[in-house]
Amino acid sequence: MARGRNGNTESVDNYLKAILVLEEVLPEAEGNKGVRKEGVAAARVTVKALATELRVAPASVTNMLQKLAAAASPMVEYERHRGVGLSRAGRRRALEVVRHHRLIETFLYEVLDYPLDEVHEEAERLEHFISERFEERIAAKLGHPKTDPHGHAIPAMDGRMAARESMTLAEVAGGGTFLVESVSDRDARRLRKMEVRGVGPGARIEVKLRAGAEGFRVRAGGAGKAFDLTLEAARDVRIVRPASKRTKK
Amino acid sequence: MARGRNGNTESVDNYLKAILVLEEVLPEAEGNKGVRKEGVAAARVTVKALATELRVAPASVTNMLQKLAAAASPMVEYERHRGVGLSRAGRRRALEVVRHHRLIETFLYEVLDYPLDEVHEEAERLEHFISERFEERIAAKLGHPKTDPHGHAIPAMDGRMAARESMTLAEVAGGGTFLVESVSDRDARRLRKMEVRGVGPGARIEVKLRAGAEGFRVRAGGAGKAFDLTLEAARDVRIVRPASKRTKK
DNA sequence: CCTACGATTTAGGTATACCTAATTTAGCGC
DNA sequence: GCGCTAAATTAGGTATACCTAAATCGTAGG
Repeated sequence: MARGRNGNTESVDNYLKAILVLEEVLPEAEGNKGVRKEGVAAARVTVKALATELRVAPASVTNMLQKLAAAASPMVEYERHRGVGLSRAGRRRALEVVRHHRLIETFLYEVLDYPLDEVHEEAERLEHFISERFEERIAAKLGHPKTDPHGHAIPAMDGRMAARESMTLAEVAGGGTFLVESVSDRDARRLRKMEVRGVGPGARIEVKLRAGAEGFRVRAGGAGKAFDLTLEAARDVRIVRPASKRTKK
Repeated sequence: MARGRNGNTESVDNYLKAILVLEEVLPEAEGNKGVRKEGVAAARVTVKALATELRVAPASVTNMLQKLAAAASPMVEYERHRGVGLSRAGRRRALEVVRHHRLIETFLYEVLDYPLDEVHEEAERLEHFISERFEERIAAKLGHPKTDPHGHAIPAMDGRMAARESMTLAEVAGGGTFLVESVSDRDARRLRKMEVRGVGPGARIEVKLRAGAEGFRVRAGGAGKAFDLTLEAARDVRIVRPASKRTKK
C-alpha cells in the first residue's frame, strides 16, 4: 500500500530513482572502465548494484523488476540476465521524484531553517507523498531554484536538468584550486564535517595529493584549516575545473 | 510497510485517530441517547462505527483491533463484542497525529497559500510522515497557533487540548445570532460553499429555523446573502452560544 | 572448449492490511 | 426463556514487498 500522489508505491519510486542514479553514475564509476560497446544505448544497471543501492536482497530486485517490466506501459526495460534501464516514462517519473526531493531539501533549509545535514532524511520520506500542488507551491515560494542546498541541480518540471561539466574530487590528478559544485547528502556525518570545514557549494578549495597515503589534503577558501579527505569521501565532492569567477549561490 | 516517524504504520495511526474521533463524538451523537451506564469509563467505540469511519470492512477492523490489543504495550483496550477504547499511550499517539494534521493544515494555508478546501487532503497524507523536527519547525514558524484554519483546536505537544464549550449548529433549538467556532473540513465541496457565503471561524451568523422543511436558513455577518443548510450540513458547523465580543482570528 | 565462480533467477516463506463468505454471539421483544 | 436480527468474529483468500536457500546461467580463465 502507501502510494504517493501518482499511482506508484513508495517502493517502486525508490527503484526508479535508484536506477536513474546508477545509470548516470555508471559511465564514471570504476568497474566499468570507460569501454562501452558502440550502439548500445545506455549502460544497463545490474541487479546487484540495485540491491546494494536499495539495501535489499538481489532476489527481491529480480522480483520487482519482473513485475515492473510486465506492467501495461512499463517504467523499465528489463531482460533476464542483462540488467535494467529506465523507459521514457520511468525516467520521467524518476526525475519527478528527484525534483521533489531536492525542492523539499531546499525548502527545509531555506524556509524551515533545518540544519543542512538533516534535510536529506526528511526529504527522502516526504518526496513520495507530496502532491503536485505542494511541489508547485514550494517551488514558487523559493523562486524556482535551480539547485538544492548541496549544490545538486533540480530537474525542471518537464524533467530537463542542467548537464553538469563537473568532475568528482576523486578524479583530480595533480591538485590545484577548484570551485565546489556540490557535496553529497548521503552521509550526514561526513556532510556536517565538510560544512564545519567550510567545504560547501560555491566554496573555493585548494587541493593537494596526500603524501604517502591515498586521498587528499584540502583547505577551504583560505580561511579554513586544512584537513584530509579519503578517496571514498572525495568521490562525494563534485568540483568545477578552472577556479574562475563563476559564483554559485 | 510505510511507517511514519514513530513505529506505527499509517494504518495503525488511522485506526487510533478514528477511535479518538468516535470516542469524542459519541456522547453527543444520536444513537447513544445520553444514557451512559454509571461507572463505565468512556463510551466504547463499536467495530461497525470504525468500519464506517475508515471505509473498511468490519472484519478488517476486528482483525486489526485484535492485533493492536495483543501488542506488548497496547495502544487500545479491546474486548470481544464490547468495543474499543484508546489506552493512555494510544490517546497520546492519536492526539499527536491530530496535532500534525492541524499544524500542517495551518501551515499549508498560512505559509503556502493553499485554498482552504485543499488543505485537508494534503494534511491527511502528510500527517503520518513528518518528523518531530518538522512538526516543531512549522509550529515555530506559525507562532505556535492554537487553532487551525477551520477553527479546530490544535492539541499541545503534551496532548492537552482546549476543552470546547461549543455546540453544533444542528443542536440550535430556536435560532438566533451566534459566532462560528469551526467548520468541518471533511467535505471539501461543502467547505468551499460555506467559505463563499462568508461562514468560517470567527464569523457572526444569524440562524433561523427553516419554515416547512428541516434545516436552517443562515446569513453571515450581515453582509452575505442568506442561504439554506441541511441538518446534515449543520452538524458540521460548531458555534458558540452568546454572540459576545469574543473574536477568533 | 569447458569449467568454475559469481550473478541472477526460481521456489517457497513471512508480515501487513485488506477482502468476502460463513459462522457465532449478544441482547431485544414477546 | 426463546428466537431473531444485527453486530461481531472466524475462516480463507488477495496483493505488496520483503526474505533465505536452492537452482541455473553467462562468461572469463585455463
